[in-house]
Amino acid sequence: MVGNISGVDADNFDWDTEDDLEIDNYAVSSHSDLSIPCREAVLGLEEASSSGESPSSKLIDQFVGMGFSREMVTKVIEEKGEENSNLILETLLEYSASTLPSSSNSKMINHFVGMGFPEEIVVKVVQENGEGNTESILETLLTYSALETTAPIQQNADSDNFSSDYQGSFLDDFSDFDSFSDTEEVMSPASDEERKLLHLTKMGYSEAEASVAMERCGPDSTIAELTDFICAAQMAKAADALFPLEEKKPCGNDSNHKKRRNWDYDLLIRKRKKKMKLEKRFDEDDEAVHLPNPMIGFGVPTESEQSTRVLPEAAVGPPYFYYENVALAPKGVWTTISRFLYDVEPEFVDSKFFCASARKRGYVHNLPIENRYPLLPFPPRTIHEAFPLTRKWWPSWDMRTKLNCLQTCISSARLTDKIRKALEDYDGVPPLGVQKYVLEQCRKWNLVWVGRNKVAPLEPDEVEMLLGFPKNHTRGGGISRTDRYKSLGNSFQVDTVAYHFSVLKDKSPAVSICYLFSQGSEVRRSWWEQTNQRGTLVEIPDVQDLNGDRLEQLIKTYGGFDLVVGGSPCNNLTGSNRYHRDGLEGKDSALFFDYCRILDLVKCIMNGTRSMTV
DNA sequence: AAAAGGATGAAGCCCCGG
DNA sequence: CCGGGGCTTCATCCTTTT
Repeated sequence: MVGNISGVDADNFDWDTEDDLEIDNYAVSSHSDLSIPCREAVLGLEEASSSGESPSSKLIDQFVGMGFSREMVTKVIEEKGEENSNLILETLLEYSASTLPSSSNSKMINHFVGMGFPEEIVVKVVQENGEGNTESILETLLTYSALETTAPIQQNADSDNFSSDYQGSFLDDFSDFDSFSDTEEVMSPASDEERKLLHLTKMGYSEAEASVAMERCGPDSTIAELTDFICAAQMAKAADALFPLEEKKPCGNDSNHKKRRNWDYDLLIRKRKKKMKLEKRFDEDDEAVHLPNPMIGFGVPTESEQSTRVLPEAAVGPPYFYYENVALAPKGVWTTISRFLYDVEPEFVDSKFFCASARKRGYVHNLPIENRYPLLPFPPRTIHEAFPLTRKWWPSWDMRTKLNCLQTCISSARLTDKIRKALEDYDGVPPLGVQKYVLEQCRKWNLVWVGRNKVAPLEPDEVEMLLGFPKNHTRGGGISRTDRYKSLGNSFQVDTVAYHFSVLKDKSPAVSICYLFSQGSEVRRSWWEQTNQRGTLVEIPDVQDLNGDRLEQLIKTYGGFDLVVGGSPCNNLTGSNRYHRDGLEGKDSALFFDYCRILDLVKCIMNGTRSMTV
């Protein structure tokens, strides 16, 4: 079925965790192991079901969705043909940059307004600098905005407001600190502050920047606030540096330091935009992210309604990005995630609309949402369809039709025994109290009926099937049963993600597929080899090493990343965690900020090399 | 040494009745 | 409006067994 490699030119990388986290993080990292084939499945199937409708209208919609005028898109497609969407995109970008004169002038202005600059200033600066020269416009705008506000102070004020919800929970979280790898000695830092400091430096900020930020933001500040602060400070500095009217080259090829600066520079613009949005929003209302009911996101195959959306301008690719995590995270988490990902509204989807088990997840992505289509054949949608043999033993008072979320652990044999004993005393229907107990346990542990009065947890291959993976998919690496459950519990639901990715089918012709893993374990490698994965495997032992230089090199080697997929560890967010449900600042889940960092870098580098348009 | 088992709530949502 | 009950949740720590 997966006969072709052609399809999407996509890259998937994983920033999950460092490599010394042993089992816990092994699980986390395998999450992305499993996400790989899911994408392949997408590719294979897309190929199969692509012939139905007129490609050009779909193609046109795609580009119109990206913000180009229908007229221009149609024209370019006529000129260049439909096959090479990269070429089309390039041409469109070229046109929109060069045909600025009259009509697209406003587009240009919108572009900068979207970055957070006041409209009147943008208009003025554009006039002064000439429309062709985006770079000098940007510089001038930055200079202006640096004059007009003192970012750090303002930032300080904000962070106080924004974070009041959080502060309590992180104060005494020194806990164990073994997650940060070998570069530092294994000793635990003495305080929470040191921990944050270390984290920030690991993210690539200098120690000086980090400690200043800590000082200014106070000891209770969160990583999110600190990075915001540093960005604001860097921005002010960058603008300062521009004062003596020094020209800055896009991606200077001299010193690393210079390059780095330049990326930060671009990044600052975005952060600033976020900040301004936040301010604007502040007096409107608290805008808590609410989960939709039913949880169908922007649509699922079974509900035929098509929704549309307009992405914030800063969110429009390239590259595409796709971030995933648990929907039921502590308060404020999704607000923060959204804020850090260009204010894109999360798409909350429960995979029970795709398969026989629930999986409530939030996805923040900038993929088009029009003309999605499901992976075929449809997987079983009910427990009975998925496990026909259980029907014989399924009692009438167990009304479940869907399983709950597949987790990383299963119940023990003793529990099923206990349940059997509880039921054996009654011939027909047990009393309500017993029913209630049994059902409670069945829901909690996702038990199914495998015999008279006998329930059992799902087998690993059954979980694989529910999640949309081929049978024995997790067997390749020769891992233990426990670890198979763990890996699967951390995985995507294939049909759900495939549905979202289906819009990429027509995007571009076959190119190399490059996988980046941030954790090079033996298991991963052997899994990779034994399951005949295609594409290039690039392993990066520590995600923190994936800095701008490394990324630039990779982008040069592989011709760019079209898609940045990931889901940071959820263990500090999920309700299952009894001990360290610390939110986004938790020691594992905070790697979310590395995703943002990497995405920012990819975006900056790619757009830098493609001449500042977008 | 490695794998499996057992015990361990709380947060946040929805819903309903008062 | 409000409070209580029902429901779900990509888990962790420690002990026991293999």
